[in-house]
Amino acid sequence: MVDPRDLPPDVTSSHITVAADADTTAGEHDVSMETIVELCKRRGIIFQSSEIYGGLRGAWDFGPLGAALKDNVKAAWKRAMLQLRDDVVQLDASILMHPRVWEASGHVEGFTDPLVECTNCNQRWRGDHLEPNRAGEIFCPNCGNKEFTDPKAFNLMFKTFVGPTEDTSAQVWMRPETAQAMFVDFAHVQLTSRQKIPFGIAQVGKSFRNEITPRNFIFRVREFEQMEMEFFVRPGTDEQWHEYWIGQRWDWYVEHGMRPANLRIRPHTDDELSHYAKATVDVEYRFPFAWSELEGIANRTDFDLRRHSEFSGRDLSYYDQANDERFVPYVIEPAAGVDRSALAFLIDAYRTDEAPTASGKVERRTLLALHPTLAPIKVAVLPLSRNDKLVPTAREVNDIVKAYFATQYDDAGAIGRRYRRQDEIGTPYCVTVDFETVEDDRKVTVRDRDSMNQDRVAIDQLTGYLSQRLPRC
RNA sequence: GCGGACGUGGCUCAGUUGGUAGAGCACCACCUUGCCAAGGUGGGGGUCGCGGGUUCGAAUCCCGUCGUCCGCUCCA
Repeated sequence: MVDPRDLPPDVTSSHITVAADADTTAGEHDVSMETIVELCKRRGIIFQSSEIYGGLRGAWDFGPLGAALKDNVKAAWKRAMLQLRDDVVQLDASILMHPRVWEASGHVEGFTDPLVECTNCNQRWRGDHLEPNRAGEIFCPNCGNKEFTDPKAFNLMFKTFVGPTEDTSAQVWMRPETAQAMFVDFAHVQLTSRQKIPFGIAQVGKSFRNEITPRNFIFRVREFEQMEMEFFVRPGTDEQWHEYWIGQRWDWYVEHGMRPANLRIRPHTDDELSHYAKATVDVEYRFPFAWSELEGIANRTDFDLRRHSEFSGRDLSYYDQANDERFVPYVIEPAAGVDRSALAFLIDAYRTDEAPTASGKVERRTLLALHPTLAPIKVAVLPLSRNDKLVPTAREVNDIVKAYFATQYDDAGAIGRRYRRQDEIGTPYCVTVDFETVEDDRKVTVRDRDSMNQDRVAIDQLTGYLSQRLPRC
């Protein structure tokens, strides 16, 4: 008999697209990576780290708008994961953890790739992926040569040292995932938050992986931010919860404006499965370069809690008082990348359309149709021209609105140009102050980015008007 | 890390057989009663990724290095 309190609410997942096969070809795309990278650079959204020194591979900086976008992605995730739920609590753990954590997790071993190099063609291969023939000989798949260099261990974890001496006893790792803290702190958090299983612990934070090849702008980088949640469930209910979280996470992306046609989920094949997982599905986005992972939703079983029990000597089982039972919970883990989600939202929002002008001409415009929740700037305040009559009132309007929403005031150049600037960074609303505003009715023009609809709204009612249209977050 | 291509103002690029840097856009100021970029005038900004070498002289040739893109590998 399964206690219904252990099970997820009924959900239908029929709206989810499942990849038919492992093919990752993205096909035709309406925007290229070059265009996105160029836009990000030009607008100071995302650019290379340490640029004046020539840059550093796999490290990127988020400028004013990019930092805001990233904050908004994280805030939207936390709202869905924490604020709107009663069964998930937050954790903000240290990046540096006891080195034994990574032995228990399997990262010291499992994150090490043995690489060998063909002495003839210099191609590098994972030694454990080369298939020996009957005589036990290994051939280079590229040139057929049999000679290889000795395998070199390549650990994906960054190491550093605590304290003044750099000997091995002082060596620690930079965490390659945030998840382990949720397992290590499981008992403490469960007890003090008075949560009962099923419940989750969520964390947003930086992780570090010494990737062999950082690639595709901010898609694969060496320092990145994760949004992870470990949901602890009774063994035997794990598969239902796995299904449930797949649906929840799919819906989150769609609710924040991602087009379902550019999303799919793809179950991992057996040989792809991580050392800790019983089953994993990826939520993939159709990036211009390929279908690639935004988020992995894994059934980690009781692997982590058991291992940490073993290595630490602490009992990490859970006592279910209602049934007078003790068990080690299973874990369902949705683990999303902040940076690559932000990138996917940017790509998905990028479009050009044709906007009619007053003169009847049709002009192309570039816009980011970002969901308002994610837009770095919610409202732009624009006097029709830089003018002693208009500027004071426009400043006044900006002061009123900025108490509620992120605004940007701009009075430089032609009004049309300023509209285009805001379109390009995804600002959903532009508020324009004109001569009628100051001389006549104290009403401003509010222009909607997507519909190009314009409303005249009294300054007194402006924040109310905007509040109805901009979602809470 | 290995192989290939590439690296010029904020962005996109041009720079002929080596003679000491240009354009468009962007940006800033002023003008414009002006509502959806590419009006007017003026202006700031590059020792041509970085270091070294060859040369009377290099953005242009050579070496190294850093970075970007593609492949191997990896995954949030």
